[in-house]
Amino acid sequence: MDMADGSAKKPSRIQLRNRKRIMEAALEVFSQHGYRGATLDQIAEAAGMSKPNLIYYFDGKEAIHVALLNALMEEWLAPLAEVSDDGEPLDEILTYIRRKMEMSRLFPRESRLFANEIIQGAPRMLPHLESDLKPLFDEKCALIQSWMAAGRLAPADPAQLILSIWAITQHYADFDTQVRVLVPDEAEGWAAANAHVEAMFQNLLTPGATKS
Amino acid sequence: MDMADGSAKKPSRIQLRNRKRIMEAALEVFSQHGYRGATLDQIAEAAGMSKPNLIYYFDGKEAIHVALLNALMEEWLAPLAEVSDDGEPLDEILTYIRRKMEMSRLFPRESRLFANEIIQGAPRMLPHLESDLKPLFDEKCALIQSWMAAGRLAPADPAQLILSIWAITQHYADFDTQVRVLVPDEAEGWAAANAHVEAMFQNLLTPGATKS
DNA sequence: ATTATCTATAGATCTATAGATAATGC
DNA sequence: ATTATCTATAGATCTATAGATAATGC
Repeated sequence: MDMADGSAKKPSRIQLRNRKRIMEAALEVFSQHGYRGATLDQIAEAAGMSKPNLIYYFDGKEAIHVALLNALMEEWLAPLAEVSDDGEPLDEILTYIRRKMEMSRLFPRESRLFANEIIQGAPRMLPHLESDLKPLFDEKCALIQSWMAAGRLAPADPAQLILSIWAITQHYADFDTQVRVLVPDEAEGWAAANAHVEAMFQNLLTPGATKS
Repeated sequence: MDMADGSAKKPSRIQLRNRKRIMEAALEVFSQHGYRGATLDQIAEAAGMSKPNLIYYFDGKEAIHVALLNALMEEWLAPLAEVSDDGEPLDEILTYIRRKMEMSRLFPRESRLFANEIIQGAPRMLPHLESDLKPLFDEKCALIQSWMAAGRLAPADPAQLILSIWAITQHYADFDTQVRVLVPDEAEGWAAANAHVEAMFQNLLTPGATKS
């Protein structure tokens, strides 16, 4: 079936639609149960098709999971990629933080998909962390470092700064179950969370005399 | 075998030792693979005993997991329970933060065990969150609130403060795989992490004029 | 006598495939 | 003719139990 040059045939519209349907179902199931806890039965049910049909479109369970991680990685990192030298440093960072909070609120499944994968040692994603995430991370660390060196941000460790932004913002998605037990009112919770997180980093990064 | 009053027989020394051995093995395996990803085979191998022998000591896989969560819950929350009105508020909080960082460094398996459980919706721990964690959380929120009202800490949302402490400190254990990719030098990484986390919260909570 | 441990295996669950049938596109 | 879908099931994996044997404690 493959062409002589090794490229596969162009997928049909049905191919694309069904692959999409499977990925959406897989996101739902994998993000909730983790790779091992998810079954093809659950994914098939969520996608509204038979189990063998999943495997008609993907090579197997692992292939679905890998495809999902790959497809979501880029859009997951988009907000960080957009942090640039164009704007005011503090604005750039705070905009990034607001986006990350929004993503936790609107796309908790994506957050948990990655969280499950990484907590268990990133068995299917480690190469991507090295090849995709690391360069982006280093690039933004350098940018932030240059801002700090220029006195446009209060000094801090850029790497630790980014890690702490991820930690806090993604916590609201990943540990949602716990957050809801402790802060029951959802709407109020998000407003308080947004305000707290913004204030914390604004406080840390605003140039000027330290308190006390 | 049970006594008339319903209490079980006192467990023998071997009972205690083997239950301990199984729990240690289970911590290793469950924390790495999650509940569903862990198998009795792996736990048996890690404990150095046969599979049926596990089930001689526990009612089954789920019973081991539940026992583990219950046994670790209390010591996991101990540092928060020790935050008290005895000391200087900022010291109390910073001491708590240092302990949490230390626990992430020394006991990452415990952190990941709970993280796996909560990310997947706390199916076996939700009652505990309501009955054990919530009251403690509310109590400490009230204490922190009183400190802020007295002007001994800068004002903030106490609930969000605790959540953000958990988020950041536990991130270093739960997402260790990712952190190591991005900040390869381990010793340096921990030193930088400790310094950053302390500075961030000290900055946020020190009473006095805000920056800028 | 009771407690602890093992081998063998039943029974359930899960991934993946075989093979037949239906739908779609030249 | 090719693509898409289904039922049935093979084969692997996993939890749990049966039943026999060894070790321990009165």
